[in-house]
Amino acid sequence: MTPERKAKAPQPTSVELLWGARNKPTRGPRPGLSLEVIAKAAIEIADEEGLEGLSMQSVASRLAYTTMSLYRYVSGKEQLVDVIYDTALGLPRPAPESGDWRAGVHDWVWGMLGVYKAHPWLLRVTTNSPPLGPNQLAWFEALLHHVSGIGLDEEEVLHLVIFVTCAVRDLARTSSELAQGPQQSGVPAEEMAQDYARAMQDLVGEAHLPVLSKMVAAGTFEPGDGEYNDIMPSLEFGLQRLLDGVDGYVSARGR
Amino acid sequence: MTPERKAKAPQPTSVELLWGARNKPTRGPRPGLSLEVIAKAAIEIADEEGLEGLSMQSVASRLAYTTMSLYRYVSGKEQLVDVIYDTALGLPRPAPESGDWRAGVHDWVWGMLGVYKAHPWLLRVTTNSPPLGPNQLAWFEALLHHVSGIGLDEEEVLHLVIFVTCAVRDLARTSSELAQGPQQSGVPAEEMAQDYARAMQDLVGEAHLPVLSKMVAAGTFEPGDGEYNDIMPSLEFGLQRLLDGVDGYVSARGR
DNA sequence: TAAGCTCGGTATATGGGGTACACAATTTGG
DNA sequence: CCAAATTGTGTACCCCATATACCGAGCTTA
Repeated sequence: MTPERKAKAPQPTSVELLWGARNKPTRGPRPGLSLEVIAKAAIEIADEEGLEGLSMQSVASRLAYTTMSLYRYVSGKEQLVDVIYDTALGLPRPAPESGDWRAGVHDWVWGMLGVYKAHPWLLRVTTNSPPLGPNQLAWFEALLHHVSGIGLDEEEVLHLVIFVTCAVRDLARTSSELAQGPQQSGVPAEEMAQDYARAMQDLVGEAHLPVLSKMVAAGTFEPGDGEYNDIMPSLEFGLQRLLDGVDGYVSARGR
Repeated sequence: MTPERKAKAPQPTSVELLWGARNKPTRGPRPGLSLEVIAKAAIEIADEEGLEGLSMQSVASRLAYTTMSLYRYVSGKEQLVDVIYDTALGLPRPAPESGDWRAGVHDWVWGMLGVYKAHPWLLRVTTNSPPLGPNQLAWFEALLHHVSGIGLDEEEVLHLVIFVTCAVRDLARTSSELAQGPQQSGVPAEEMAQDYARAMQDLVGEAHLPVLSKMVAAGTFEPGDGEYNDIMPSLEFGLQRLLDGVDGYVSARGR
């Protein structure tokens, strides 16, 4: 009764696309494009101009095709973003297997930061799809690998991995956000940092923010190396304390 | 020489708007709108329909005004988002002052989560402006208050606060993301979680992800309470370990 | 009180983006 | 060789953000 006509092969989901579940037809003209080529172009654009510069049109025109041609490979922009998200992540470099799990985690974190630095737009993507891309899972696996077998039970391992992943991501996001702001307004970064400190000083002075005021007065907010790494020490500190805590937790239990 | 004509009062920045630095003119007709009213309407829309539903037109039409009228109060959509971001944050509820700093931090975190739960779109906003809104600073201050005076020096306090803030934010984001996905496709949440577990199983089986496979097989990814809190235990665990680590750090130094 | 300046709100228009739809062209299975 | 399947194109629609010119209200000041 339901008029399902030809069943028409429902659009593959992002996950299916990423895992290569495309059915290769044999009729019709040879495809001039491919998901890979499209993704590559899209990533280049996002790298160069950020997510705002990424449009179906910009991708198509970089490939010298029509905008609509992309829709033969991707169900829409959202799916394209899903695809380039996982693609740009790439695979983590294989673990050094040092025997020191803390070093392993540290290494993973810096690898992750490297990816985010290479593709800052990753941090601006807000997707609705669960993390099931192959590369996303590979990164997940890599971190799991480092912290499994150190004395946590499986649930705790998972918790730790999720926590670290999230912390790194948002630290990186914040860092890149602070770095992005000045850049696009054409103001030199150094000056911007000074402005920030000054603004903070003004605002804090006039409100009831005692602790903050003291810190501002003490110069804790003075600009650091000017580059965009001002937040990395926070990551370093937080991560070390976290791992300290895990260390203590497992040795207290393992007694 | 520079033709600066009338100087024309350059648009106030988002920060200026938020701190009430509006110059009240005395000429002209009485304003029918205000920043507050506009922000309220915008927040309502974002709460109801998410950020995608938020447009200058939707806000204006909710207020029964023209789209362009909003531009008398706000320089553009970006600034509007800046404003509602800080506004929706609201002020943290005053600290219980229990003397237990860990409890204080815990409290703060749950307060933050409450705000994110009330306005999930906060987690999707990608802004370019530094965190200088009054409410943002108030939350910052509140957390600073809890962890200052526990034996960390000022820089370390700042690092800890930044780290916690970021971790909470991205845990909440991930959680809300996982919750959002199914909701909009009309599929019941329970079923979606099952699908996720199953997809994971399929994908992991066919790849080289040993640790992950073992966890999947062991059922570590079985859906929990079905609601969206499946990630909260990770926050709880990570936060406790982090605070453990800080505890150890300060008592080791304080010797 | 009259002139003039400001400012709130409107109407209109422009450019851009995402995507539905129908068609032209191309290849291959029967 | 024809028919079906499939790629790429052209066109059109709708939504969005925003520039610009305008109208008219209401102070300010002469």
